[in-house]
Formats: sequence, C-alpha cells, structure tokens
Amino acid sequence: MERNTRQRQAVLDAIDRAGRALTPSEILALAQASVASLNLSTIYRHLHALQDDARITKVMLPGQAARFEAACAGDHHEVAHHHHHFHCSACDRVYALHACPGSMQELAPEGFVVRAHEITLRGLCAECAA
Amino acid sequence: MERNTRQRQAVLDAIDRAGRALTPSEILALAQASVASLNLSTIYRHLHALQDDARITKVMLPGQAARFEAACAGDHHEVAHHHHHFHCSACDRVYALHACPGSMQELAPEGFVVRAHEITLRGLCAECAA
DNA sequence: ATACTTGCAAAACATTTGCAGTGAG
DNA sequence: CTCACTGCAAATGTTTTGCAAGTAT
Repeated sequence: MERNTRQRQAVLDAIDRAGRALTPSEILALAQASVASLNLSTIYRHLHALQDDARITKVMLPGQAARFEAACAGDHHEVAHHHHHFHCSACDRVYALHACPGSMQELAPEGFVVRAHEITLRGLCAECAA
Repeated sequence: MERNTRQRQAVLDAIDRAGRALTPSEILALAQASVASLNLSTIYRHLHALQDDARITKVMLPGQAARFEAACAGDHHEVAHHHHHFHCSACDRVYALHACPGSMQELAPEGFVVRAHEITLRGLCAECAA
C-alpha cells in the first residue's frame, strides 16, 4: 500500500475535499467519480494504509459505523489535533468540533485511571436547524 | 414478548445481578446457567422487549458492540438517570459513571442545536490499575 | 520483470428475521 | 386450546481476507 495509484488518490481526495467525516460507502460513491471500478475492499485497504500514514483519522461514534476524516482537519498542527464530534440526527452527517472541555478525570471513581475521553454531541446541524 | 418465561427471567436476572453493562454474549453465557438451551436470537428479542418496558438500557460506546445495563442502575429514580460510562482497556468491562459535567452546548458552532451528549472515559478500572 | 494492488467472492462478526414446533396462561 | 415464545437457519450490514489477474515502478 505504498504506490501512488488512481484508487489511492481518489480515496484521499474524497476525504480531503469533504470537510467532514465520511463513511466508507460515502467515500466509495465520491471516489467512483474518478475510478468507476472502485471496490469497497480497496477502499478499506486504503483507509487502513492512510491511517498508518497519519493522513486520515478514524472517527467512531456510539452506535454508528466508522467514519474517516482528514488528519489535522481544520487546524495546522503536525500532530493530530485532539477534538470531538457532532452528529446531526437529521442528515446523519458528522462534523468536527474544535474544542474540548478538559480531561474529565473527576468523573471517574476512586482508583480508576482515565487515559482518554470521547465526547459526542447530537442534535441538528446549522443547515438542518434552519 | 409479554409472557413471563424462564428465558425472559434468565436474561433479566443476568443483567440485574451484573452491576455493569453486559454484551449479548456475556448475557448468553450467564443466562445459560438457568436455561441451557438459550439462544442468542432469544436474547436479542428480550433485550428489545426489556428496553421497551424500560427495565434495561442499551449502552453504545464508540467502536464497541452494544451492551445492556439495568435501568436506573445505582440510583432510585423512576426515570432513567442520565449518566456516562467508563470502558476499561484491560478487562474490556464497562462501568456506569454517576456524574455529568453539563450540557456541552458551548462546544458546538453557531447555529448547531445540541439535543444530547455522550461521554466515554477510557483507561484502567480500579481492579486492573491495582 | 517483479511485487504491490485490485476486484471479486467468500469469510467474520453483530444483529435481525422467517418459520415450524413448543409452552404459558 | 391459542397465541406468544423459542430455537434454528438464513438474511443483513459492516469489515476483513484469499486469490488470481492487473499495473506501477
């Protein structure tokens, strides 16, 4: 997974241009505009490879299939920026939130060691609320 | 799904006695102690029915299969208590957290309507940290 | 030319559903 | 005695993998 193929470029372009997290099916639909024969297996293989290369990030939300977003989406750091997500109940789209209220250590009982936290907001995006 | 069968009781007992959220497979293993022939299909059917009866709650965590916990676990309200969860990376168990930092409205951009939020903490539970 | 990539089909999981037989009330 | 419930097998949706053919370098 290191050659620069049309398929790899199509997957990366779809994600880079989206500006939000996409499901593998959405990526398939978008990338097939460039490479009509594109297959879901190939999509998944490139999604893994692009994660290893830190070009994209996997976004897992409760009860949702995995989505993928451009690494460093919306910021200009070298390392992936810690952030959370908003899931619109109406259009089912997922948007990155560039804020974080802090470590949440205090929510855990005595003796529990908190190493990470994830916050998901749900509701209506600006478009659907209008 | 309204008769009081051995299967239904076995599923409910397993969840009520666990004190933490269980996966359907864990429930199967526990409930088969009472009803050896018990089947995963039956488990799932009762899980839906018990949710409708508000006896149990479905717990969805990012990247995890669904788990189920007793409704009102750990508190004494009539309505399901709003709470979050801790997922131990070592033993893969899920514990309820009886605290919540608030609505998180402020994390969303202008125009977004926040209707709900979910927080998942990950790390080591007291047992695994020791 | 060589070895990485691709597409397809089939396998893995979690969950749901059709159906015919079983059992609670 | 009925109709809901159960168990099994098959279907669904998402993700992974084996393999033979295709292609970038």
